[in-house]
Amino acid sequence: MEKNIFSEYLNKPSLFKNKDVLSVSFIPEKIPHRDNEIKQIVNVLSPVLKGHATSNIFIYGKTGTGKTICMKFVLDELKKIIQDDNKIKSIYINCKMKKVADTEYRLLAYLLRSFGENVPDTGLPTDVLYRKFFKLLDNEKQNIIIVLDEIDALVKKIGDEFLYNLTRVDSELKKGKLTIVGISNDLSFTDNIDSRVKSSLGEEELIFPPYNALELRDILLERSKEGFVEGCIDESVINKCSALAAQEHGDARRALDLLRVAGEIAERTNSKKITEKHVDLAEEKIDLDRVTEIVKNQPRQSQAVLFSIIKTNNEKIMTGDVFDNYREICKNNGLKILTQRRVSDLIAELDMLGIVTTKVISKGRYGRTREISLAIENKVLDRVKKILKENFGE
DNA sequence: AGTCCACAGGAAGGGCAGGCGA
DNA sequence: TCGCCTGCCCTTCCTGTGGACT
Repeated sequence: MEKNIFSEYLNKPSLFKNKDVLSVSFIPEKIPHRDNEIKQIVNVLSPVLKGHATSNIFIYGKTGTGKTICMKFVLDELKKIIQDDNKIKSIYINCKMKKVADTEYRLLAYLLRSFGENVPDTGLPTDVLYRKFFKLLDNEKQNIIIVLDEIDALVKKIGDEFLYNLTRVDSELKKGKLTIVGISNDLSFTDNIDSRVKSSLGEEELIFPPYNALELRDILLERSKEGFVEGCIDESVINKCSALAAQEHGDARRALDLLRVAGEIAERTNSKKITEKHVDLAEEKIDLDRVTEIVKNQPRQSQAVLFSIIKTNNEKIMTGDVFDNYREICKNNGLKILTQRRVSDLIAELDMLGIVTTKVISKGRYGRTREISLAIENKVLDRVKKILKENFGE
């Protein structure tokens, strides 16, 4: 056989049987430890099969508790059983997806597009979109199920008015019927929304508890059976992934990521087996990738602020110090100097991204300010520093 | 008891890009 | 072409505030 630079890869035995199974977006045939939750969703949604109206549902639970996967699973099953698929339509939207559904306009545009309607990215008044949408819904006798994932993020950003509009529509429709399923990571989410919305959206409430280490273990065992080649993974590795993820509020997503990345690392280092050490490396790598990805994708102004925070290099950094350093950085790089108000917002954004942690403190006579500290590990920090130094020529 | 620092963070709105329909 | 609409980034102006200092 002719030598090709890729032949080494092709000839190397892989540890993975089917890597997709180990990704978070994969929907398995059965979902361990969520039978009850699925049954409840099914009970609420079943009436659509006979063309009846259903209650709206609200699902709570932290990340990686299986909310999304259960919902998608149910929708898939529903699709399988529908005979005349024109009468029931389900739309799944992740509200956190940037540039897709993170504003009222975009959300509506997305909904309209999923009906095959052509909508411009911007330009039309929002009420025109609403009207178009209502008309589409009432076009024929049909049941529409809209799943709004991470709805708390959207409401935090644009308020709850759109929810009010959507829920109110349902009562005005003559032919179509609308069911809204809201999925939220934030358990206290409904505290700050309109009570009218609360009562109509929360007709049925469902709470997904976090998985414990044993349940995570079952999930991982199930997936690794399909995902990995037999015998290349010990139970101790799976136990370790479950234990680590259980510490992090029982996040199955985290557990799967750890397992998959550990496998990738093992494979790359030509190891025949995945060991606990690979899990440690995976934990490190996931963190590194996440942070560097965020930093690289930040706009330049935001990077300058972060660079300023890193350069200030104190245990406890104050907004004022950051701003002073930031001005220097801007001057040296020909960057426009933004106002302190804006920089303050940029710092708050970095906090939200988990790159820094901030706390508002009062120093009495010496004012009130944010106390800022970096929230990244040393190893990752070095990498971030390198990126920023390259960007700002130092 | 009152002052006053050094900001936080809300509200309003300016200006621009992208895009509509007429 | 114009007038209008939205999103985004940003500025201006503003009110609020915990607690060390006087």
